[in-house]
Amino acid sequence: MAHRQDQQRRASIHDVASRAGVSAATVSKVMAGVITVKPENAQRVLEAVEQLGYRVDPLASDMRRAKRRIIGAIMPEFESEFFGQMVTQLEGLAEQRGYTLVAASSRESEAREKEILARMHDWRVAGVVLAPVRNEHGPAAEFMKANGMTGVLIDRVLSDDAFDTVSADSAAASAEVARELIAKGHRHILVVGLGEQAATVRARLDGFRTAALKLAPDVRIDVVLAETGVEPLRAQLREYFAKGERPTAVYSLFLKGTLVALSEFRRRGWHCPNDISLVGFDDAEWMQVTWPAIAAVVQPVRQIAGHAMEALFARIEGGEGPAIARLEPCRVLMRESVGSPGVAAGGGQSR
Amino acid sequence: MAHRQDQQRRASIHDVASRAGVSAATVSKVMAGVITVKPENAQRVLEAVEQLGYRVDPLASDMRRAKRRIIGAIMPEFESEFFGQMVTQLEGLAEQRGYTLVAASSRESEAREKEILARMHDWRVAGVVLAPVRNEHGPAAEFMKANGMTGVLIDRVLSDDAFDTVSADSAAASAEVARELIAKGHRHILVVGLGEQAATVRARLDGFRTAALKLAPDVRIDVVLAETGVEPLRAQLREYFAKGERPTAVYSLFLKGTLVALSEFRRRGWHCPNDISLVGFDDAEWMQVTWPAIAAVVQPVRQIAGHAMEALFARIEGGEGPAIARLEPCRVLMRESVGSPGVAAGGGQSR
DNA sequence: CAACTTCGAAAAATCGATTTACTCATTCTC
DNA sequence: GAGAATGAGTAAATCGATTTTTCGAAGTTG
Repeated sequence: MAHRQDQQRRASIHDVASRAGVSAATVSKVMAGVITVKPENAQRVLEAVEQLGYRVDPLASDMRRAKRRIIGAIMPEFESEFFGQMVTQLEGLAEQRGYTLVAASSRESEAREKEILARMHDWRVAGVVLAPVRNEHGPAAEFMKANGMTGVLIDRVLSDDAFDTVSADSAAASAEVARELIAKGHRHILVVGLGEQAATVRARLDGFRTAALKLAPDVRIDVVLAETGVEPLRAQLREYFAKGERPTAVYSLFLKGTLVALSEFRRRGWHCPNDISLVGFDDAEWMQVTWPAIAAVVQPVRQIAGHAMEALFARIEGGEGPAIARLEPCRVLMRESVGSPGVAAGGGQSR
Repeated sequence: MAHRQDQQRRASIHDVASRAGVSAATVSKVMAGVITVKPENAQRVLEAVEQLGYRVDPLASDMRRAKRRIIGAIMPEFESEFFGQMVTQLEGLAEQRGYTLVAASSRESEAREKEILARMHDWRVAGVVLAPVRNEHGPAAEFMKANGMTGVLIDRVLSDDAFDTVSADSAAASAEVARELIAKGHRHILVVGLGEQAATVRARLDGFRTAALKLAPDVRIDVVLAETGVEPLRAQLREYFAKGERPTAVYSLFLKGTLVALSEFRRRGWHCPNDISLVGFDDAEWMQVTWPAIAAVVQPVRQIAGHAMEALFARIEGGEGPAIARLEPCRVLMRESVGSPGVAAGGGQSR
């Protein structure tokens, strides 16, 4: 600590100005790339900047404008690959445009969602990318509307009349899953989901059911939809199986549901795909390395993030017009966890 | 849009002041909870605040102080459960103290890490929680030191003389893994890792080797350590197995390695634990629902985050003294992927 | 009762930029 | 060559708070 250079205050625009022998306004112009500065002066400013290691303070810089170069992102959680990738993408896109991304997790609570939003409003963020806990009609969207915030809703939404929305095309993907399962001969399928996420769960369920019934009117589709959380879903699923129900395939409408289904299969000693088939909405890295690999619907994270940011910046820059609802196509990866019923690929079906 | 209330500017401290018939300074005091305000005036301020929906602008508020109420967090990635949970924890802890967390992903690049850090320095953050890509001796830590930033290093670090560090006790956990494997009878074990993460990889490897050799001097420990990335590791591992090597157990020093090992097992048709045993550093939710469940070392995310923030705020508040290196104990969950060599545990993967 | 505190609040400075308004020179136009 | 337009630059206002300084009134003290 001999140098005590720790305590040094950083150079401000005035330090640069006096060192270059010009006014602060001129320095500001040079930093902003305005051309009406004498080359000679610009040169001296640049030199002073170099020597002092000057960098514009983004906070002070944002102080004077109404819309600040900050974007808020609110996700239900950070622990899953989907939202992790989403935040990574959003951060990169914000950065490209010179914005700082402030991400926060609502931890699956609508109350917290609104609190975070209020805090972001306090920061006077230029815009918000909100992945609502439930759907586009929650208190958070309400708050945004009431306070004239600009934002985009993603993921668990379908469409909204006040905000642009971007989400995966759940219905189309589910229809494809239905086609695949029906083609493999499944005629008794269980769909598991969580009612809380109403918007997309509905779309996924309806997309699946419509397609399945069209292809095979005799198909039996059971639905186990928990309202409140993952553990109740587990309980309901356990009860369902305990009644002796034996569907040949399970379609889970969200990632946690896939995990719950897998662990219930384990409990009962069922193996995929011999004893039962499984497809889940949402892919994860591990799903292709386990044995069997788990079939899944892959959401186009990059596209969702990209279009969300595009829409958001269009609005930030004053774009008018009615809200646009975008649906991005998914890929369905049919892996080993799906087989044909009855065809025990190697003698499963025991007990 | 009839109301056009969108365009309204938010109430500032001066609006509140004039409405309450006091000066801005008085309003500031009331908001800060200073007691030297006549109750009557305080009351009127509070009423004005209520009526105008006034909230302090954190940006303007931070403007005047040297250290701003912003904490930066830099993680190598957001896609894994570990870092996802870490960010969630850090965010909550920062929020508790009235700070805003700005998280950014270095995307496993030291160059990007430094850039992000520079940007955070521009923001004049009060402190940084840095999970370095490689170890505590990278350019990022160097930058922090050179610029007198206050911060804490976590995860892929052991100790540093300039910054407090908090990480999992890799060596102890690895020693426990060694004990478990030796006890099960394994005498030929492969350890896979990534050299890039030098700090912790060394600790994990040494901890494992020392404990294993102490318990069973005849044990053979092979090491496949890729230097540059996951794909080279996969190639090296493939080559290793192609040579005809047949260890009875694999210990992966990091999550991606566990995934690579699993997928290589798949390729060769090996099942855990009958054909080979597997333990990985880093747990994930899916590991307990697959069949077999994968044994793993669980890192104490909450403790790491908690102590990191504690240390950071201690420094922010002026705490002096030598840097402290903290090691948090891990839990080792021995699950079905680990068995005894030779003993083909019944029940499982018959065919 | 003059001198000294104390209390509460207002006025003014400050943080670090950006932006507006204004001042001189030039250069262009008719 | 008078008047307008342009160029280059500066001083000052501004953003929305916090903090320091100043000030008046009330209360104490000797």
